[in-house]
Formats: sequence, C-alpha cells, structure tokens
Amino acid sequence: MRIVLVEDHDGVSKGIAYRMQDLGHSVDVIADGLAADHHLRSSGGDLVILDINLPGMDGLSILRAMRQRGDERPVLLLTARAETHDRVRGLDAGADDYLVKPFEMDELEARVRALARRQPRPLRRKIVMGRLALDLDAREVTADGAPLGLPRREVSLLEMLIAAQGRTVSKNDLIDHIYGTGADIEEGAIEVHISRLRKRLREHGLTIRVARGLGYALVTAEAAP
Amino acid sequence: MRIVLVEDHDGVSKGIAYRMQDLGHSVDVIADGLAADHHLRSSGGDLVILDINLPGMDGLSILRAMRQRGDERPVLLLTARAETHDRVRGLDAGADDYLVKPFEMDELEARVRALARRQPRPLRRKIVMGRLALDLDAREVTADGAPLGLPRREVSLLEMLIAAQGRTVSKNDLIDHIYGTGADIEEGAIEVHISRLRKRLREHGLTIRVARGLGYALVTAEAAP
DNA sequence: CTTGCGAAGCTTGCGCCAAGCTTACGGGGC
DNA sequence: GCCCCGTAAGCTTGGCGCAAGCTTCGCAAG
Repeated sequence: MRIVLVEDHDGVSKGIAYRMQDLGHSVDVIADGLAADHHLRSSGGDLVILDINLPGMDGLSILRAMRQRGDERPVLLLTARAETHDRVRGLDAGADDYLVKPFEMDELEARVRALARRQPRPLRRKIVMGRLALDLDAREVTADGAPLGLPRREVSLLEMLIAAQGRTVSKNDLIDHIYGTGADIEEGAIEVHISRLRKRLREHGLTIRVARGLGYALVTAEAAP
Repeated sequence: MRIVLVEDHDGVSKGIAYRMQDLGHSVDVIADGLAADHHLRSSGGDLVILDINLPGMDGLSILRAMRQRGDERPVLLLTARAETHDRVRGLDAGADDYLVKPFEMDELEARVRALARRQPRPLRRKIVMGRLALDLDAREVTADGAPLGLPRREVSLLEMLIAAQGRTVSKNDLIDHIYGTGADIEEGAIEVHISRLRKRLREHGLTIRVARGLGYALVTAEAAP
C-alpha cells in the first residue's frame, strides 16, 4: 500500500515512515502544507496520514479540498490539540479517523490497519487529478464534485490520460483504447477529440500537452503555459 | 437510521439514546451481552454502539462473532479502560471506531455521523433529495411534505434515481429494477416514463439529466439549465 | 543565426445517424 | 368512465468522424 504522510515534525515523520515501511508499505513524506495539497491533487497513494498543524496550508483545509473535489481516499488526522472541538471539526471535514499526539506506534498501526481493511470497496473506483475526478464505474467525470456530462469518447480519452498520471501516451495507444485494437479510423479523429477535450478542460485548470511524434499528456494548466 | 446500543450502565445508555433520538434516529437499547448477541443475529439496525464491559458476554466477543459471520455493520466500541492495548485489540477485532469513557456527547455524535457517512448506502427508510422525499417502506413520494400520488412505475424509476444520489444510472439497470431481470420490454418504455416523470418533477425543482449512451441522473433543476 | 519547407498538429464547419424526446393511441384493470 | 402503461411514429438533439484550411514545430541548408 502507498501511504501519503503529511507531517512537518521531522522526528515524528521519520518514526512513522520507518514503521510503515517495516510493514511493507511505501511512504511519501511531505512536510509542507502547500506541497501536500499539490501532491494529493496530482499523484497517487492509497491512504493519507495528515497532520493538522502545518506550515503553508493547514491540514483541515487540505482535507476539505480533497473531499470537495471528490477524492475519497481514507484520511487519518493527527494533531497535538486534544480538545473535543477540534476532533469534531476534523471528523466533520471528512476525516475517517483521528489520533491525538502523543500516540503509541501500536495504536497508529492498528488504526491504519482498520482503515486499510475497510477499503476493499471495489465499487466507486475513482482516479483523481487536479480538480477532476473520474468515476470508472459510472464512466462519469466530475470537476470540483459537480458532474460535467462528458461524451463517451472524451471520457475514454480522459480515462487513459488521467490513468497515465501526467506521462505521455502515444496516439496509437489512445486509438486502441478508444476503438479497440481493430481500429479503422483516421488519426485525425483523435486530434479532433483532443481539441474538444482541451476546450472543456481549460476552465478546470487542466490541459493536454502534445509531444510531437510521441503522443499526449494530461498536465495542470500552470505546468504548461 | 436505526442504532443498536449495547450498554449496561443505565445512565449512559439513557443519555446516548436520548441524544440519538433527538437527531431523528431510532435506538434499540440492550443491557445484556447475551441478549445483544442474539439481537444482532436476528434483527435489523444500521449501526452498533457497543460497550466492551458487559454482563453475560463481553463486547469484543460479540464483535468478533459478528465479523465471523460476515456482518459488516459499522461498530463503535465504548470502554472505560484507556489503555492502548485494549484499543488495538478492539480495532483488530473489527471495530470501525473507538471511544473512551468518559466522553463528550458532541464527540460521540460526530463519530456516529462519520460512520454513517462512510457507509456505502445505509439502509435509510427515507431518502431525500432537494424538496423530494421518498419513503421506501410506504413506496410513496412527497414533495415539501405533501404526498403526490405517483404511479407505480414512476415510483420505481424515481426510487432508483434518488437512491443513486445524483450519479448516473444505466438504462439497463433501470429496466432490471423496474421489471426484474427477465425483462421483455422495449427500451422506449423507459424513455416514456422518464418523459412523464420529468414533466411532474419540473414544478418541484428537480429534473432528470441524460448522459447519452450511459444513462440518467436525477439532479436539481438549477444544476442542469 | 536566419530562413524556409514539410510534416505534425489544431480547429472549425458539415453531414450523417443513432439516441433520445414527445405525443398519440389502444388495451386492460378498477 | 378514468387512469395506467406499453407500443409505435415522427421529430429533435447531439455525438461523431471527415476533410479543409490554418498554425506550429523541427530541422537542416545557407
């Protein structure tokens, strides 16, 4: 399992990362709030351990932004404050669990295990990138939680691009994916769909970058001005 | 929501039951371990609040027996012991959350809310969307509290759409749901019902959005102009 | 470095046709 | 009689692929 650990205290994060890796998980450690927000928007990971008190952007805002855009990955909140009020706010913001520092590693491990166990929800497989979320089962794309009725072909296209997570996908692979391997189609058709998709994605902060002769990649707009 | 509360301390259970009923839930209170085990095996309920220390049979055994037989209803454990060791055992036995006495009612409420929210589709007796409410038991739809006498087929249709909570439902799923799996029906019939239903929903601020080739989704009118 | 050319990619308008919408109609149950 | 419901028939909508004309890019010769 891939765990995203957002924690600015070096000693704490090292301890957690070490323990989790010991259990066979891989861990991405991020110490800054803004960096964490960006990472969660664009990259993978199956479970998030999130400190509330962070430099750059606080944990609750990061969590709310996740839920806002339809990201349903389980989140375990960490905080030094033990007040009930904060716990309630955390759970209401969409956290799945809550742990107060200082905690014992045994308990963190048990809670992570509990979160991971309840995961096997094969329903509602979702891929997230930026403000977009793609529901693989309903084949529906949502931006900031609001469904935008994308046509089938464009969903197919987006599905492959978003699954590539920013890496370049060749035009032939796209054709195979959309039309099946026996593709009796002009290359121009792909370009048309790319064009239409671009127009729609523009207002949602994403765009498709072309690599001449190689293929296309889905990137955030500011990354390709 | 129907809550099963297993707690032998009279004052505590009264307090919880009162608060939960205040929130509109119904509560079954059971004070004995063996009786609780029996009740959970045979009766309904959407969520379980379970004390560990009980007469007759302890909470952890009850929980383990539930998970053993595949009962996946969310369980919130209560206990007076604050030791980490016990918490870990509780979570590993299959609990979804854990609360140490004494606790504040606000926090219990937040945790119950969190558990209810993460349920894929809790068995609510009433589903609400916009100004519409569907009573699953009575199979009746009310708008702003006033019942509008909808025909059977349209109730069936609406039932599935409203249960999907804005997500797209395929035409085939709708046919299966309305007519059963052995469906000897033209697709056009669904479209006719959709049309008639749309006309009725119009004046109640809801409409049915079509996703070509995918299916239908129930949305508020302003969300789909 | 500049220029120029060909290839790759972009965009728009157009027409086709499948999917969906709506209305009309007739049969059946109450 | 009334209401529900499914079929059928025209009509509308919108996705889709093509092709034409334009822009951009890479590259290499001057």
